[in-house]
Amino acid sequence: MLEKTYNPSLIERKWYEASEEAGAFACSPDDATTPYTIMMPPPNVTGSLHMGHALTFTLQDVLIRFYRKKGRDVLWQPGMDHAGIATQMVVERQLADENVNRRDLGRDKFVEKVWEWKSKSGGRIIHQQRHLGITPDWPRSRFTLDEGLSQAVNKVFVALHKQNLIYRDKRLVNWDPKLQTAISDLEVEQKDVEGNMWSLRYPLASDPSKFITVATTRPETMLGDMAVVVNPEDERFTHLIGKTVMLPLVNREIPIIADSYSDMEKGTGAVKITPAHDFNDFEVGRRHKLELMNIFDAHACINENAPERFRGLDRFVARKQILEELEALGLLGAVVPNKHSVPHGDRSGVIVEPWLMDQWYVDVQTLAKPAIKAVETGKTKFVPQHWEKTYFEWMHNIQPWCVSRQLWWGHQIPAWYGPDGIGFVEETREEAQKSAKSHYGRDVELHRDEDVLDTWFSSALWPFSTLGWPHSTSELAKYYPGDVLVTGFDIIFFWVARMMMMSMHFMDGEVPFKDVYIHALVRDEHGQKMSKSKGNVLDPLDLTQKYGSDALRFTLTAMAAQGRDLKLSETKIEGYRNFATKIWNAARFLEFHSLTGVPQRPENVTLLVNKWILHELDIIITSFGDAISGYRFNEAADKIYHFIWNLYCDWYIEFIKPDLDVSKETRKIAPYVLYQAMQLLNPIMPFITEELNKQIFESDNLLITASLPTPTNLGSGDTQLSMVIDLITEIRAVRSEMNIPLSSKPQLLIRSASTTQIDVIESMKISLLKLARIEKFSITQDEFPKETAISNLHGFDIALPLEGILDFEAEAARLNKEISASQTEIDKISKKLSNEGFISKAPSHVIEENKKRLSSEQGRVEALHTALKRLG
RNA sequence: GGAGCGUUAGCUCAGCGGGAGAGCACCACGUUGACAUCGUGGGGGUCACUGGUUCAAUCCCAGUACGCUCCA
Repeated sequence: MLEKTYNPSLIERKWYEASEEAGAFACSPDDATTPYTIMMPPPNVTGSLHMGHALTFTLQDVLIRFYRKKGRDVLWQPGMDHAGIATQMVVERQLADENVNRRDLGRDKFVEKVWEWKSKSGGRIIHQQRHLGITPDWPRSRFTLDEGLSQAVNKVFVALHKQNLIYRDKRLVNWDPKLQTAISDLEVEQKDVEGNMWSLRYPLASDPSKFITVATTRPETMLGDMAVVVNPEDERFTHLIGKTVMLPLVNREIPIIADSYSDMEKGTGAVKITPAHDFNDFEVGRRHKLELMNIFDAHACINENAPERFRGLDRFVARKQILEELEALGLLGAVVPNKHSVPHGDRSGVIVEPWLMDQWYVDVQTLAKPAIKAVETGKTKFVPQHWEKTYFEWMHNIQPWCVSRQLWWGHQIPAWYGPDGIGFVEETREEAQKSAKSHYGRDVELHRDEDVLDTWFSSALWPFSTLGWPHSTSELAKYYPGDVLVTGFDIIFFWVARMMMMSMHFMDGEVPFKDVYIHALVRDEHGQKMSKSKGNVLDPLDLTQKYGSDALRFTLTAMAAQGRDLKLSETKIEGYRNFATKIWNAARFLEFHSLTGVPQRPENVTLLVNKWILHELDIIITSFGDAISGYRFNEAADKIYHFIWNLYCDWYIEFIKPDLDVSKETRKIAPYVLYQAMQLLNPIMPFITEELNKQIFESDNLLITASLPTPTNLGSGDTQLSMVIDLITEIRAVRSEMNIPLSSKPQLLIRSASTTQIDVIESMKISLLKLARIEKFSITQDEFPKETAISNLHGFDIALPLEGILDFEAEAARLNKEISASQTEIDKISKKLSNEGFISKAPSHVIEENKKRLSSEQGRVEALHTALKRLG
């Protein structure tokens, strides 16, 4: 016996474990079944499950479960990302609590500590993923830093280096002075900051009483200024071009040069150029062959290239002191408050310093070309398609990718340097030794590059490295390329683009996935991004505990409409929890009527209701599948929701109640239809469906691996049952508006119905009487008696004689309301039909439809008018 | 500054060239052995604005306003 109310917490874990133990999550690389592959975006090892994860994993799981039931050999590749900076930060913070610095520990010890941390507290997210009920092939789980993936990383690095697609270069990098590492452009966040535009007066070397005034938002960088630039078109400064100024405080002579970089409208029209500390200035410096003078150390404190009194000062302290000194010298001009954007490290939150240094770069401009083409030609499709614009935009303007990080946690760069600094890039130290020997003609001491690679470098290889590459495995042969990548738009650059580039380069130009489904962001109910600091996070695990993971999964699926963010609130989840309860109760209904057991596929049906529901079932089977295949998750969810609640529960069950205990046919169809609906629903709500499969349908086979239903084609779309539904609804509406108490059972008169209509109504007689709460009905040709509520639908008249209880005023009001509604329709349609253009150009079926509607509305108005007159 | 997205019922959102929809909220009424986590009925919308295309526009196109996001 089913419990009176559905309690998800009692069953969810049980079914998850049962499915996993049955091996349902595992793929079969060696059999010939068509594969279906999704590479799960690996969450950070430091991560814990948030709503964004819940959404992305739910959608992927729905696809995986759907295609698994469709008979595909499914591989959902799980794993975790070593998250270089984030993880190192976590462990460093822990060490800091014990007053230990990682440098005290040394590299090897520290890395050992991180692995220890990982085995103890890393990967908490995996347990959380299980609570969601997702079904990747867990034993195949990979970690970006495991042995196989590390081998792939080395192989790729060395190969790209030999192809000149990875190189070492001295350029400005985004230096994070807190984390002490370079970061890529993508890890830099531009934030608007309230600052000042300071005007600094630089005296001319030839005549210190004259000045050129430059404007800057970063006065402290003046210590490294190498020139002043004015626009060649700017007549105010023409006479100064070619002269020099004496850089104040430093007393270094620097030139005034012309370059269109200087914006005549902005500031004073003259800008100071610090090529070693600003990306734009760097370019200007390169054009004019200016020297690069670095004035900061790794902590962004002033270094030895500046006058002694500034050395060691933090950049902001130095700023203050420089401004004071300039002011004292009378060299500080106007100070104008100025809002401007300042680069911040996305992990550390501190202002990033452009800093000149040697780093490793990937030539992504070259790698991007085939990756762009693949999307242009549709080998990989974005869904929704407009995201390809974002992809193209970035790929066309792509900058060299700085991949080295000054961290210890990650893939150490496979480069070794000889005594004279010459580098040897090889997969192993032994190989590097060999190369070095042939270069130097003798064995030399090599030291390895200290840096590690950007975490995204290894995740870029995910689509093939997880399948065993560089070895040629049966997995690689079978599951590459993947069918779809499901992810959020925020990592199109970080990850999608890079996977495209790397995969195509190493997999013979074959794309890593055919589709990229980009889903929206989960926000709170006010549309705010969920964040811990705002305190508006909804914890997916709390919600699964409270409402069941089926309910959460259904909610996320139903809200995943393409192209719009989803504002999640608890009441929504509650609503879908209620849906689960509704299903539960429908099942209890079957149970009460002893309709349990394995449902048999019907061979023929004769009763109208059964023809009707089987037809509706066929429709939903097809449209649900179409919706999922087209990534229209919300549509799939809506369809099955509507089918179960509105069609099956609200109408079908009510229709069959009267003769359920006698009709053999209905006793077969009723459970069959619910069973099929459970099959369809299973990918979205795996747990309640498994439970009912066992308890009600008494199956020993798990739904997770059972085949999706196929249409029976035994139903009929021509049952006119919807007419009966409309009739019942109309009677109920009249009753309700007339305030006819439920205890009162009037009789129903029907006039001018067609014989088919009468037949259908006759055959549904018992249900009709019961659901509309009427005593009996009769067909008549006569005028309706007085004191009768009257209506008209589907071309026939109906009447409820209400002698003694009819409220004339209410009835008149009701009739008038109906009449005016019909009249507006009539006006609209007549106008259309009297338009010559419409008659001559509209397709004939549209014209026919309008004519039909017009005549039916006219009939209705006529009938209602007559009824109104008779009221007197 | 450039780009993208959005604007439909009180709220959250579907839909999308030929009759304006759902869920929640709201109002009224509660009858049967599935279900009050429910049932029945009801109210509520110049589909942001202005033009254009079309026989026909909430839907397509252009512009405007407002909001959000990304890039500089």
